[in-house]
Amino acid sequence: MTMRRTALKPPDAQQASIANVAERAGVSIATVSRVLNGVANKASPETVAKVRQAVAELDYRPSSAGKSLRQKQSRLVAVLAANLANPTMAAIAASTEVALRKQGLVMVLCDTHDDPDLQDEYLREMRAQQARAIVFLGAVASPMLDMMRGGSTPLIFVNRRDPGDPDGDFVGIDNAQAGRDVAAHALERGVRRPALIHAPLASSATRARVVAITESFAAAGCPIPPSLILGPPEREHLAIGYAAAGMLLQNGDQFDALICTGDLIAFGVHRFIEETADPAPPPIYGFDDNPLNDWVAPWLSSVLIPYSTFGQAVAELITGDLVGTDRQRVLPHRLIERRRS
Amino acid sequence: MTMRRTALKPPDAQQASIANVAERAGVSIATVSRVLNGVANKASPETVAKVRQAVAELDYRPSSAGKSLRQKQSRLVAVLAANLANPTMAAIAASTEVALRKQGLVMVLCDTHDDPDLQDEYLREMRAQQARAIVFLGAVASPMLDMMRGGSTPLIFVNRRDPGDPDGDFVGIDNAQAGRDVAAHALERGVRRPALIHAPLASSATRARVVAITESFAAAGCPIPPSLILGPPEREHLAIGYAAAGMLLQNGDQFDALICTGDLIAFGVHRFIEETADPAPPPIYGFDDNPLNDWVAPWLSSVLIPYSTFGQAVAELITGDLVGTDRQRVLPHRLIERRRS
DNA sequence: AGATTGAGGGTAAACGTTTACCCTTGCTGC
DNA sequence: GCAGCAAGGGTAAACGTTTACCCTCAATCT
Repeated sequence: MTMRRTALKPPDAQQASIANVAERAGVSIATVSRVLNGVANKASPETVAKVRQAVAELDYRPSSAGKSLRQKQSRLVAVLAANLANPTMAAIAASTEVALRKQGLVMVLCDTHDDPDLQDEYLREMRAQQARAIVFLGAVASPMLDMMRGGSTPLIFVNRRDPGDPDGDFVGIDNAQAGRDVAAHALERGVRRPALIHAPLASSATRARVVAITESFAAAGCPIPPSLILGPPEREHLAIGYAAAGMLLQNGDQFDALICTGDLIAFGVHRFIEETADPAPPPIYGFDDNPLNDWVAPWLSSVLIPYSTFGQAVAELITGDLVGTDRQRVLPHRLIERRRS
Repeated sequence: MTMRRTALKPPDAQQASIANVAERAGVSIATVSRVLNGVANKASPETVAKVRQAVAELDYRPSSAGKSLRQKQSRLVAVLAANLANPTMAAIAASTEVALRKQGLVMVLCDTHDDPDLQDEYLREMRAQQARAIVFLGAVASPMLDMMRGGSTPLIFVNRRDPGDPDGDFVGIDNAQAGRDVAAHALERGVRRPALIHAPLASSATRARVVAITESFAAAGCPIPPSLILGPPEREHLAIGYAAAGMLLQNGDQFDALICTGDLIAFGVHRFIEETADPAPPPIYGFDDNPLNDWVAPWLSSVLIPYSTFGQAVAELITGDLVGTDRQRVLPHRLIERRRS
């Protein structure tokens, strides 16, 4: 017969509850709760001290489940990213995480793959979790999104605006201005016939960039011919660029610059050009300014978007540290010029 | 005086609770719960149908808070990443997220910045959240980690092993074998005097790679001289590579290959070399095989690590779909050779 | 025919919080 | 001399689940 030994060290000291704290401090549960939540005029200094002491001794931290159940709200903030493999999204998520935890909030990160059904699934789940707020990194139109708009859960749209309400809470740059900046920069340097390669126009950011660029060149007297505006249907930005460069070089149309609506597209373009050993590649423009650019793409001029500050803006929108009118946080961008090939 | 208009459409249809479902289906709360949890022999087919109907009509989903409170366990899985800005970590996180949600689990992602205090703060928070499991993407030794080891919450270590217990649950590659593979590949191609540039040796993965590489070359009769083994103290991999290349070229030591313990290090190295316009850069080796390599680093041979399958392995470890002995999931790697400069 | 069993389903306790409400005590103002 | 008030603190309900326990009824066994 086997003897069951008790473990030498209790493996799993049961997490202390508020009741344990109350008992140890010799006060009621209610008092502990009030002390911890800083309710004024409800505890003498000595009581406060006793409670804090007990909390420290037991390493107590309030149970999220209990709190959420009672308050009908959790400390979770959902971040729904269209594509986590995109380093840009990852960068925003990282900065958001830091800003949120400074506010005592916890980020849960989901990848919607730009799929409305999956986005809805996550929205349902987050409603069940009573998420404090939902942050979209590239929202897509979906039924649940329509339902939740106007509800009590704040919805915050980053980069790409709410497809159903252009005035919703927004964090991002002025994409039209960024497009004009790129066009102006190119025009100043003598570019007159650029090719424009863009991602699917479903995104408001991409649309704004494309429109601003085409309008700028048209206004300067050199409208971009339609044959030089390409938006291959590939799913990945890299593949879009590679395919577009192929089409461009194949039909032999002349161009004196390459403007891409994203850095990854530019990477794909550059790869194709390099493989065909073009002696003098034209200037290439991108958007996002991937942090790796300085290291691996010194040939790419790109619009630097301050993604590392996006998180702070998102957190401010959530915690409401700002007045009601300022729900559109348009952050500054800057064109970084690179020339070496 | 202002008239307060009631909103035209009820803005926030209160989330349905199990009680609403029970009422609508004409059964007790207990029955609803049992139907939803698939308890056998506890409901007739008609009852099940009524309940499911009510659930569908109300778009009901169980409250996470209620569930967690009762079961003393949530559906949250914490992923503690050492550095989210690293694309490798982001890739693992992305694949983990997908695998977890297939199991109905929710990923919360945190960035510890390799800081023991911050890691402990997160561990405390996740204990309060009653997380189902905790996944470390680059763990660092810390007091709370010591406390939780042996507790009931599974701890899973990815890439870098548990600093306090090399036999803990692990997902990753055989770094020693990968190091030997790189060395063998280089030796076969005539490399006899490589430089070795590595990240801080705090990580078990880095250590294993460095040891395997040096031993392989020693065994082949050409030990790497200490002056060619560099580990600059910079914090960022890119900066490590750049600094090391500077030191290497400055003191003029000869070498016929560059082996870096990570792709980002290789990016930094390559940048420095390109800036000094070396006519014929030596072969460069890295680890990770960043997905961007094909596009922006066609000069880099790298050990492809199947990060996209890590998530699946992690999820299996958590849900216990495998037998007890198999808690060390060593996944296959492959050296990708690239030559074009 | 009485005992046993299994299916089907209801009751209520418990999980850890927060907070409305109540009670006591000592002080202020008249 | 007492109404009123503020400070300090306790009691208990409520939040949404799951599950141990109990009850009833019909079928099967002996």
